[in-house]
Order: sequence, then structure tokens, then C-alpha cells
Amino acid sequence: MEAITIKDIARALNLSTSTVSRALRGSYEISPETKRLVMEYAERMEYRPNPIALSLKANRSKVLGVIVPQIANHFFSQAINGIEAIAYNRGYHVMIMQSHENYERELIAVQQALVRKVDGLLLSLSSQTTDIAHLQSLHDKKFPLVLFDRVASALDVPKIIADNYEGAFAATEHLIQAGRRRIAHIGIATYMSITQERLAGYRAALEKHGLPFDETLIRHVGLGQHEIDPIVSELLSQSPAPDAIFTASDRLALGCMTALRQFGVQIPEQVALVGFTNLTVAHLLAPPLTTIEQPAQEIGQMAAERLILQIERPQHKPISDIQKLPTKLVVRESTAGGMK
Amino acid sequence: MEAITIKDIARALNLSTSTVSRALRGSYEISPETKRLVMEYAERMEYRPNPIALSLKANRSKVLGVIVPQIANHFFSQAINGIEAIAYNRGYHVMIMQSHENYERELIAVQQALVRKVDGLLLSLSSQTTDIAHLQSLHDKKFPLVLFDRVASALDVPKIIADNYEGAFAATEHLIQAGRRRIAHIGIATYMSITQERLAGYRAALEKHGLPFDETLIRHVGLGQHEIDPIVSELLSQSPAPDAIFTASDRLALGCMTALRQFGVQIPEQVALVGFTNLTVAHLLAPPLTTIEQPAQEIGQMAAERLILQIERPQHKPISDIQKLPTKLVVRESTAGGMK
DNA sequence: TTGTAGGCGTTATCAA
DNA sequence: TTGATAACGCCTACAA
Repeated sequence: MEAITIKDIARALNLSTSTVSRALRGSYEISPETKRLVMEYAERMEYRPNPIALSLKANRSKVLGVIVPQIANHFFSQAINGIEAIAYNRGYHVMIMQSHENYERELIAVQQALVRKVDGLLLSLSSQTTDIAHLQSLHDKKFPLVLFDRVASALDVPKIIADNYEGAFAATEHLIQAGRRRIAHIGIATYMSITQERLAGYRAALEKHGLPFDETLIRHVGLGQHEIDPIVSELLSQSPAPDAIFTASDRLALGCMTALRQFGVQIPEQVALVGFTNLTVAHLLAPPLTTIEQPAQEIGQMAAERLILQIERPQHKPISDIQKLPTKLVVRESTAGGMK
Repeated sequence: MEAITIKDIARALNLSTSTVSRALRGSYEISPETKRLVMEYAERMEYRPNPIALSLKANRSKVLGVIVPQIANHFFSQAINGIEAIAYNRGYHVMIMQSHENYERELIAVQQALVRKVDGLLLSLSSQTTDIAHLQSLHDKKFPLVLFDRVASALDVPKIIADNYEGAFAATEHLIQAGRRRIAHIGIATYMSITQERLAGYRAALEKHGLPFDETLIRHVGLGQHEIDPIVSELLSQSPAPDAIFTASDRLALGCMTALRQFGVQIPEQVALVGFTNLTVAHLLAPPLTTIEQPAQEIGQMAAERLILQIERPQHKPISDIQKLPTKLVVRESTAGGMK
């Protein structure tokens, strides 16, 4: 509403708009006297440059686009937190969009981001995204793009991820060292980078310890929450039944926990549980669930830093364009103050 | 990147930009022939109007600003979800900003939203916000503004909230009907609307059932997570000790649960727990915790609808400008499949 | 039915 | 040191 513009200032001080503009930006070719005058008046009138006009002129916006599968997810909301923190003190704003795990909507979001002239894009792939042509073409046009968490290895852009392989390895090894021998693994959509990385870590740990990789112990579920009961039941019906389950997400882990309890299985006496996690609540509840915690916020920060670097120094190309941030194995024994 | 503009189309078809502009918007004063020509070409070249230019021209943006204390919070991320859903199919985009529970940053966010020419603002107050002059002045300028969840009653703008009073009443009554007599209440920052509403509901339920309102059973904590242990310990040291705790948030409830377990108190045999909640995880874990669940997503949806209404029909003023959405009491017995 | 001109707020170029 | 002018992409009187 009736925001004051450069024009207003110029009129009020009997100057031209160009002089005012220059004065405000501290150009050296303006007399100190005029400068002071303009500055003071601008200050007094609470002048704020119109970023929309600036965007139109400069074709950039000081805005970073962020596209995530969903906001209502602890991992992503924390990542966004990290992104925002960095963006904020580097003078950028953040425009957040959701793909809702849907390829079409991811496309639309990318379009919108472009059309709104974001200076760069931070993106975590929707679970339905297999075709990455839309991102490839961005990259071909040298548009600043950074992927995080769910990435596409085929795309030669900076990627920031949790060290899923290492985390899964640690989780599995933890179970093995606790004496478990038949460790089931429940993952999510197979074609996602995180799924594959975690599966690989699981497999490598088995190999290292001379345990067989048994296909029948591997399951994958979609994002629908209650496919989990039948899967757990199925696994339990094997003989010998698994003595541990390593799940690729906290939701799955919690789902397993509920299922196991329903089936009257003791955790961890009969079946031990380890889950990748995004949820800090697990801490509070201290259930007999060991988790691999992902540095969500740090991932967001790194990604934002990397993107801003790319925006501000387009030529600069680091040696490695994939950064893996360490996960943390947090062990919670059932005895540890938690559920009695 | 070389986006195509009206000018390009005009040049290519040997028309003036105004003709192209009119053709694209389907103006009736353009020959069908020309229209078709322009449309087809635009289609083929994937012309997209530049929203920034449009914003500059029209002084509006088809963007709704959303300011929440934090995104990394289940309640708010779900609310945003609801907002986005409505905005999306009404042709609006959403610009999300965080106040980080900080008054100054709330101010900045509001400024930014204005300066970016959002068409309206959805806001949930930061916990540090007591002075609402910045919002009052917006409203005075007839700027479309809707508050949700954490509102300021002094502000005569539409407000969408959970029925905190009713929910707290139900929670307390539930405890009373379960035979509890000394029900403690732990709330958050006293000056927040939600705190007061919940306290009032608690108090009313006590009154209805002829129980005394005992100041010594009331506690308030900030948002720092681990102020909770001493408070619980304090409450327990009373004699007689409380036989139930009603907390104003799920974090507090979970914190209490942990604290109680540490002190070796049986839940709910010795102390029953009820918490207001934002967390769906509670479901999965099925702890002996009864919750008052808030319709976060619906609150977001209603708020967005209300805001769009206000934007598109500025004169329209509904009779009641505060909408309370019902909460849901979800009872989880300790025996119910949960923690053994 | 179509074109010309001006303006939204800002900056860059060129001239004075 | 300052000012006039044009341009970013679009829309809309007003003219033709």
C-alpha cells in the first residue's frame, strides 16, 4: 500500500530519479551533501526498494527455490530450517514448494520457480520421479541447481546427502555384533537413491561378517502407511524367523514396532529393531529402538551454501560434487529408562 | 534464461505487442484468425507470462504469505499443507516465512511479505509477540490478514483456531471421569492465546465437577525442552501429589512421560497423562497417553479459504470472525497393545 | 480490428 | 556531480 518510491524522493528533494538511485546505492560520483540529504529523507520515509522492480530489471530475485516432496515431514522441515538459516544471513529469501511425491507436480513446481525467477533451485526428488529430463535441461542451461537427500546420480550437479551407505552399514553391523544373524530389511520405493544406498550398506555389512544375503529377507513398501502389518507378519512366518529388522525409515520402524507388539513379539529380545530416522521424538519416548539419525538441518545448510556458491561464482567447480554427511547411530536399550 | 516474451511473439508474427497481449487474454475485440495464430504460436513456443512483470504492473502477485513460528513443527507443517492445498487450486502460490518464535523476525517477515507484494497474509504469532501494532496497522490499511492458531484477540481480523477451550475441557473432564482429583496443568508462555484458552477449559471442567482450582498445580514453561524435569519433580513432591497431568502440548506430554518414568512413577496407574498434540507418531507408539488432537490441516485450509475470500471480495464481512475447529480426544489405555 | 504510447520501480548509459 | 532516456515484460487508454 502506497509504498514510497524513488520517484517520490526525487520529487520531494527536487532531484532526478537517477541521482536518488545513485545516492541510495552510495555511488562515489554523488556529492556527499546530496547523498546525506537523500539518505536521510529515505530513512525518514522508510523507503524500501521494490524487489519486484529489481527482479524485473535484473532478471534475478535473491530468492532460492526449494522443492521438497512434502513439508509435513520432519526430515524435510528440518532441512528447510537449515536452508533458511543460511539463506537468511546471506541475503537470500526462500520460496518453498511441494511436489507431494508426484512427478507432475514436481514439474509444475520447477516451472513456477523458474517463472518467478528464483536465482537457483534446491530439490529433493519426489518418489515418483524417474525421468529427470526437466532437471537435466536446467543444468544444461547452466541454471544453478543442487540436489539433496533424494538425488539422481545421472545428474551431474552438486548433491548433498546423508551417508546412507555408511549409516546402513553401521546399523547392520550393530545388529550383527549384538548377535543377530537373520536380519530383515524393509525399504521404500526401490528406484530411489536413498533406498539403494541403504540396501547396499546393509548388504556390505552382511558380507563383511560372512553372513548370506538372503533375498527373502528384503521387502519394499510404498509410502502408504499400513502395508506394514502383512509384511511383518510374512517375515515372522518364515522359519527360521528373522531375529532383527533394519528399516529404511522411522515411520517404518515405528510401524514395525506396533506390528511386532500386536503379534506378541518381544522387542528386542526376539526381534531387534533399527531404523533410519528423521524424528526427534524417538528420543523422548526412548523405546527399544536404535536409530540412525540423519543430519537433516546440516544437509539443508550445506545444500544452501553450495547453491549460493554456484550462483555467485558460476565458474567455480569443486572436485567432488557429492557430499555425504555422517549419520549417527543412537542406541536405545529397552532397559534404558524407557518403556518398562 | 531466454524466456519468450510477448514482444518476441509480436515480432515473429508481425503484430504489435498489444494485439498479442489481447489475443492471449482472449479479448473479444481481436479477430478469431489473429487470436488463433497468436495462441498457437504461444503454445508452440511455450510462452509463459512473466509473473514479475505482472506483479509490478498490477501491484499484486497471486501469492499468499504465510508466517509461522517454525516450519519444523508438526502442527505448522500440516497447517501449511492445508494452506497450500487450497491456495493451489485457487490459483495462488504460497510464500512461507518463519519468525523463529522471535518478535523482530516476525516484523521482518511481515515487511518482506509486503515488499514482495503478497496479496494477503496468514500468520500465527511468535511466542515472543505481545505488541501487535505491526498487524494492526496492516489491518487498518485494509490489507487482507488472517490469523490462525496463535491469535491476538485484540485484533479484529478473521481468526481460525482449534477449539482449545473445548479440547482442554474434554481432556480435563476425561481425567475427572477416570477418577482423578488432583490434576496438574503444564502450559506454555502465559500470554499466548492458546495457553489461556486451554487453561480456561481446564478450569471450567474442574468447576463443573466441583473440584477446586489449585494454583499450585499450574505450571508454565518456555519452549526450552528441558525445563520439564524439575517441574515434574516439583509437582510430585507435593502432598498429596497430583494424580494426573494435563499438558498443553505433545512435547510437554512426552517430556512428562520421560520424567515420570525416570522418577519411577507408573503411568497411568499413579499419574495419568493427557496432552494436546500435533504429532501423529503418538498413534504409532500407542503409549499410555491420551491426546487432544488438533485439526492442523483443516485449520490451514479454513484460514486460506478465509483469506482468499477476503482478497477477492474485500467488502464481504462474515458475522463471526473467529472460527473454532473441533479437537478430538483420543484415548490410549496403557493396556492397549502399546508398551508392555 | 489493430497499433501507439505511457507507466509500474529501478538501474544503466549517455549527455550535460 | 547531476539529469534525461531507455529498458526490463506486461497491460490499457487512446488513436487510427
